[in-house]
Amino acid sequence: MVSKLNVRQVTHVACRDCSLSQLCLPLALKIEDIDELDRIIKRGRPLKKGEHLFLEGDPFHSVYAVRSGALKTYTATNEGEEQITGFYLPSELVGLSGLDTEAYPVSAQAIETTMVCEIPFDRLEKLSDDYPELRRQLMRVMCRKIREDQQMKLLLSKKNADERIATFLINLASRFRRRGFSSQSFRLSMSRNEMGNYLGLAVETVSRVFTRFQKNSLINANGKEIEITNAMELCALAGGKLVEHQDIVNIQ
Amino acid sequence: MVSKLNVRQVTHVACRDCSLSQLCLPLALKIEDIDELDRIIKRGRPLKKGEHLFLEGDPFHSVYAVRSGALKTYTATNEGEEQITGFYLPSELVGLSGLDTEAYPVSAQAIETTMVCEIPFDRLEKLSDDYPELRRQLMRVMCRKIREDQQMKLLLSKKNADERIATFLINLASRFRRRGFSSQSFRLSMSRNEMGNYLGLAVETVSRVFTRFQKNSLINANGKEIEITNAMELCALAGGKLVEHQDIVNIQ
DNA sequence: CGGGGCGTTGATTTTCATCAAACGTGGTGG
DNA sequence: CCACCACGTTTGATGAAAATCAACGCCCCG
Repeated sequence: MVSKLNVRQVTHVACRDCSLSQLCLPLALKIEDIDELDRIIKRGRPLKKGEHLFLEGDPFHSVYAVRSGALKTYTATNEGEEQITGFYLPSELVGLSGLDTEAYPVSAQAIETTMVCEIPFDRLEKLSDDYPELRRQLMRVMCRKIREDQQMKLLLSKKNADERIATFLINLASRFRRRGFSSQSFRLSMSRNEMGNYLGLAVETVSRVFTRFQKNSLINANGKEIEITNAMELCALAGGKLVEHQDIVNIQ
Repeated sequence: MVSKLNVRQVTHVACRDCSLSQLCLPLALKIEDIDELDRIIKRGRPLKKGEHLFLEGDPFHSVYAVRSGALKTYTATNEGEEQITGFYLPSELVGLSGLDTEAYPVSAQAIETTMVCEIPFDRLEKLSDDYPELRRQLMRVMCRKIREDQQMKLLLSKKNADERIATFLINLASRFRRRGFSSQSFRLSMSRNEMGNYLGLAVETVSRVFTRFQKNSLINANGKEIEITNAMELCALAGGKLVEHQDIVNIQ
């Protein structure tokens, strides 16, 4: 009920007043230019869990910034099962990879109640003609994505189950932290199944690793509620670095 | 010896006369604008097998287009082994993923004698300020990379050894075809070890799959020389589609 | 001729997927 | 409000695929 209220408020927040502006596209723009971006952004009703933002093959027209909630993107394997290609948290841009094609190469679906800002691409492209910094920001987002995928490929080809889950948790934690939430304890928006699908593991394996981590006091998991109790160790497993206190460094 | 001669010739070919211009960056430009691009491109001496183009962590300043030969890119895992992140054939662009950072996120190394065109990034950026089409071409290259990585992640998380190798071979074949070479028979520029590393398989597994494919008359492998004798079947294994005759469709 | 790297083949081990079953929980309808 | 159902999760038992370990052959090079 509280969230219902928030959702209503949020619908009308302008870019310049949005708490995510320092992480999102407006980052590239001067205060006075943000309004320009603001005018082209459409803010729709919230998506309920399970609703699609777009489907694989839909004509490409917009990219989307997540305002609140969470999305997943996925494609169909040739056997028809789904392969999750990413999870998207607030301030992250979805749909960019369709940018040079006629159609979205993945489907995007809300995994909890989710608000997005829609940015029609033709207008974004025009806008970016005038603002080199916006252009560079777009480039940056795509480059980051490429580097993330690189890390993901490494994970999938070299890491074992424990390391995959550790990496995933640390990565989530650091994304939460960047957004001003606790990196110590948070709520997973995806199911064990989705996690396994994304990480290339069977559900049962995911479950077992969680139990083992809990037994070894690395984490405290209660359903989707996660508390990281030994960030140091978890980072070591993930192959990342930990800097002072409990600050978790983004593994990418 | 013949190749030595070619290499010398090639060094001085202008973009407008380059046989790769229809696949490379000039694709985006009008004939008269190509010379503009041409002026900023540096053409160095050929790299010998094993030589590096740049190292992970080197300050980022240029992207490179492969003229001839082949490159691999790789990062170090935290255990210090290398993880190959890609192979690059003529007309393909290397180094773009470092574009939003100060340093290259991967090392790039020649896996056979290789010629590259160096494109200093600051000058490319200036040039792309004036040519929206060049900009879009850069975007396209990055988007394609993201989609390729997506396919690669799918391969790594869902496909078994046979399917991985089949996909790899079909993908190579189609890249050769696009460049005007035979997609039926070609020479692998990478070792079994590098292939396994890239595909997330042990060398021994790669070797065994090759033997099995040969036994089943899918391919004819003699060291690095590969002949695809049953493209249909191989494509089926890879999960791709085959269109008429022996034309192999890029799996991407 | 010798040596080293690369590739192949066989034997064994490990890890994780799969199969099967039970449990908890949240949502729905009676 | 409770009972029941469906779904997500957990746990155990078994099996399969690929990694690892080990040994050998083959070139290619010096």
